[in-house]
Amino acid sequence: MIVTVKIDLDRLYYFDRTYMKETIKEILTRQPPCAVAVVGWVKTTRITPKAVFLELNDGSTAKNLQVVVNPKDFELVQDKINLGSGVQVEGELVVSPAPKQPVEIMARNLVPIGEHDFENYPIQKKHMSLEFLREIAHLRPRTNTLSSAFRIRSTASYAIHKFFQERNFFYVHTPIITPSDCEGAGALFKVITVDTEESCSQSFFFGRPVFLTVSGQLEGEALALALGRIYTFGPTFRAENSNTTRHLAEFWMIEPEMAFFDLDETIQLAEELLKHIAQTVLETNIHDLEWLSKFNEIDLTRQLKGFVTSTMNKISYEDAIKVLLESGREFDFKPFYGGDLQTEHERFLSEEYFKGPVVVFNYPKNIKAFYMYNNDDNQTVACFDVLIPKVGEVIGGSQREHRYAKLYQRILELGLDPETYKWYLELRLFGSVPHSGFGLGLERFLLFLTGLKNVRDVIPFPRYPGHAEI
RNA sequence: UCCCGGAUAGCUCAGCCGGUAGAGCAGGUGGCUGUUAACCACCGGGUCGCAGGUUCGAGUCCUGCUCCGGGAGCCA
Repeated sequence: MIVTVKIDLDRLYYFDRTYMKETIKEILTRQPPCAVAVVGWVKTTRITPKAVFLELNDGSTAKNLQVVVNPKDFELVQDKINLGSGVQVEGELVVSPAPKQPVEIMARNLVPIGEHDFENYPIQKKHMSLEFLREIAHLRPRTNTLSSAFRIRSTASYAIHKFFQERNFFYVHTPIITPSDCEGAGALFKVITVDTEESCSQSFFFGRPVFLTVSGQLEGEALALALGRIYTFGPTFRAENSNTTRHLAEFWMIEPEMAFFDLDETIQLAEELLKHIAQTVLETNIHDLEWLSKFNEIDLTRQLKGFVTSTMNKISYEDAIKVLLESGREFDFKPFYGGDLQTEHERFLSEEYFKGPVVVFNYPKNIKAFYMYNNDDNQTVACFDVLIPKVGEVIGGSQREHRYAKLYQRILELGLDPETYKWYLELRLFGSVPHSGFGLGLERFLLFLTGLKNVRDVIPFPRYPGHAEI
């Protein structure tokens, strides 16, 4: 039964605040029949002689809401309503007679809201390449794939905070502008004032050269040695000229740091964190996972359920090298003890040998950072990486060297200036205790959660070499 | 930065051995008994990335450039 649409063309921009309180996600949980009002954007239209079908989406969920309109009434607003336009609908939420959607709205009133030049609207009803969508970063969140990715990003971010807060970690804010280069953890962006321009060797503002942070770890250690358990969650900057699906010049990193934690406890924490995030996304974003699974031709629900219900594989660096050498595989770079794991080695371990995420721990000290805890063998340091199939390293962490003499010696061995690390060394003079932490690359883990293949598609406005348009 | 691949309609793509450009979607018009990326018919739509070269003739072959993508390195 289709009722008449009342169109008030003089009040095209019209809404009542009460309508804004109910999203499509919420409406889809209502018991039909009932009267509802909804605002959203038209995702697709289907016009038949007896009924016009509009699918509406307001961003609250991956699911669209079908609206059924009387064709005669639709004619009155046809030139204002098309793919992408904003509308407001009042009507009756009813059980849908068709199987593809449980409920639909029989429109009693349909009003276009705002302007929309649909003839030039670049978003299509059909498949668009992710490469094309990157060129329209301001419009691509309107697509199913990108909006799903961003909803999952939100869920994951919240899950991370919840995980730590429930375990009595404190969220701390480490500086974005820092004089520390964190021991060559990537090329730095230098921060200067506009006045000094680039010809000046250093900014006079701080009296020393300063950079955008490449890690909050060192500052995080200072806080962990006071507050016990802390985590950071913020943007991180690397000026590497990296052009890959896994690198961004500006990305988001989560860095927990825990006093009185050894390496094993830290690995345990990392595993629980990743599983908590995956579990929360499973519970919160089922429709997004369904869409992304279809789009990427993988079963994300199965992948994530499998991940949260199994124990992560763990292997020492030494054993990992043995596995690689005994695999019979011809690698472009032959693995050897003392060498860093190449991408092809990491992929073999996670994708073929373990067929899942794997923790590799205790790397040789000469390929790792100066601050890592020197193991008793004096060859390896107490560190770990979490490797994930198709993505690579999502976590890198370690127990920190808390013994003053050992740390000081290591700084000298590597030719670093102890004066630069004076405050960091001082943490080892006063109340120094074993402590550990790790860094989780948010965008990389989002690749695992969304099934997408490029970190540029899980952050709204990606920064990478040659690209900072918006 | 290095290696490989690509650039054809608004979008996704086809275009064979060099002979003067094509489909689907999107847009317009009309049709269709409730559709599901609806369907059917018709219409409009192109500096074949840019600049040279070879050739009677280049989207197609060659050179350079620009941009994009994938892989590698570095890393999270």
